[in-house]
Amino acid sequence: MADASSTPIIVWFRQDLRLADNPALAEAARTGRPVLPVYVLDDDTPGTWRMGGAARWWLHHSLAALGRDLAALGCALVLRRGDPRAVLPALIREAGADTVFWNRRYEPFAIARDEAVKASLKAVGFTVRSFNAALLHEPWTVTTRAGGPCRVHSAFWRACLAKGDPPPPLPAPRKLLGAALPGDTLDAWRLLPDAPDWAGGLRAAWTPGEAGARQRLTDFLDGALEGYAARRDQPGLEATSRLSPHLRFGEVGPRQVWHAVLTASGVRGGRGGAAKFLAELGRREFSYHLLYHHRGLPAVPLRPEFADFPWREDPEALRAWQRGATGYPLVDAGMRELWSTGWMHNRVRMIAASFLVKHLLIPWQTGEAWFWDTLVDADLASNAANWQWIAGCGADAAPYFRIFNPVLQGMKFDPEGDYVRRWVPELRGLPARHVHRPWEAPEGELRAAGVVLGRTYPTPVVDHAAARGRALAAFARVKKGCAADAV
DNA sequence: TGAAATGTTGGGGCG
DNA sequence: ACGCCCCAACATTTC
Repeated sequence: MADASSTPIIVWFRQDLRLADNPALAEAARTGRPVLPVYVLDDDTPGTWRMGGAARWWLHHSLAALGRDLAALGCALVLRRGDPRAVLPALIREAGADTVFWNRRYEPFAIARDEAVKASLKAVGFTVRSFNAALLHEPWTVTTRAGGPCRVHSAFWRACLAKGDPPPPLPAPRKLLGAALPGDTLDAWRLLPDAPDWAGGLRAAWTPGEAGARQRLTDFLDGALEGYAARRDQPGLEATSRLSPHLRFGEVGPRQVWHAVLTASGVRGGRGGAAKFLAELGRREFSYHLLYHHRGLPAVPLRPEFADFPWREDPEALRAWQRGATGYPLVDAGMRELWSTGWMHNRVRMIAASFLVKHLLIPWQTGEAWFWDTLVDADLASNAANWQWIAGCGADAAPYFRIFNPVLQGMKFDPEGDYVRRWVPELRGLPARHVHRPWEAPEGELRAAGVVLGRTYPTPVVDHAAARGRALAAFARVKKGCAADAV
């Protein structure tokens, strides 16, 4: 065997596309041995959640940024394609390596795959180590008093807070010893859309990569953090962090965010906006906790009584929802923001999701699939947990009778209609009091605004009161079935 | 991280 | 001046 000090270490990048606070990379750098960073794209292995279109766009740019950042340290990122169970052993042989480091993932399919990789490599004498880069507290470290997994967000987050601060973030390595190996080019992966190129809105809205993430975090801490608690629910303002896609790809880690927020807010545990914002990190953590403990989360209702819920099939209504043409301005604004930028304000996500599931009675998994394909922050855990929550079949789900009224929500959280006007320009001329319910606007107001309902903007696909009644009846059946089971 | 229906109260118009 | 009624405004309950 060659001199151990010159044997390269493979660092397998996955959802941790950053140099700072990257424990696997930091540990590899610490050894002083050559580092071979690699990213493996696996689109075809059954059971793997193939990234959606918007996420692929992000991945392209994030990998490009990571490649540049690594190159600046003297290290070339190697791109390979295929099932990691085959790709990694091959890489090890080619590189003459004997060690692989990575940061852990928590999706059931990824855990199974990583365990298989680890077992096969260890069986032939290689060293494999994994680290935590993605979570404040890994799912198995947080339990109820009885020692089981948590089912309620508030109890989960209390337990997390009781554990104290996560460790401070690690600095980025200052230099790396490179080890070269041939690989694919990023362009060959064709992650970017062409024919048509629908990514214009994404390019305008985002800067993928670690530097972009750092900038976004700094801007948020200097600006919106202070008023976060009071303003975050208003989609017409830039009052949220918009860090979700950066967190999704690991361009910034939750430990970095945590400590940066504490420093910026100057108070331990954070006051006002800070505590509220950190609690949102807590929702992300809880989603991973749920996915880890319930492997069926992305597809199967956590509450078994939902197995025979009377969902409807309604391709026409689904299309209207997807395209932002339901006739409910707030829902349509959200769906168009999603289509255009790959992101939607969280308050509007709840309202749009509730509309699909409760007003239209279309299965939550259908909405989950659409979000998976269109969100740049599409995350298996958060997406699944939040859809189950809104559908009422999740762990500590919203009760079935909680049905958002898109008009009231609009008047409450978008009182001037700024958000609706931005994304539904055909309603721009309507005054605030009717912009969330154009079908109730007087004739003259519509004419002055150039709105012809059914022509320039759709009439509502369903009547709110009728849809609400239908949903309550459908969900009451589930409740009855549950009671019958209990007897 | 709701909304709607129902109940209660208190001020003011009015006989 | 008194009591009755109406109906906001707010509180509570129900879905």
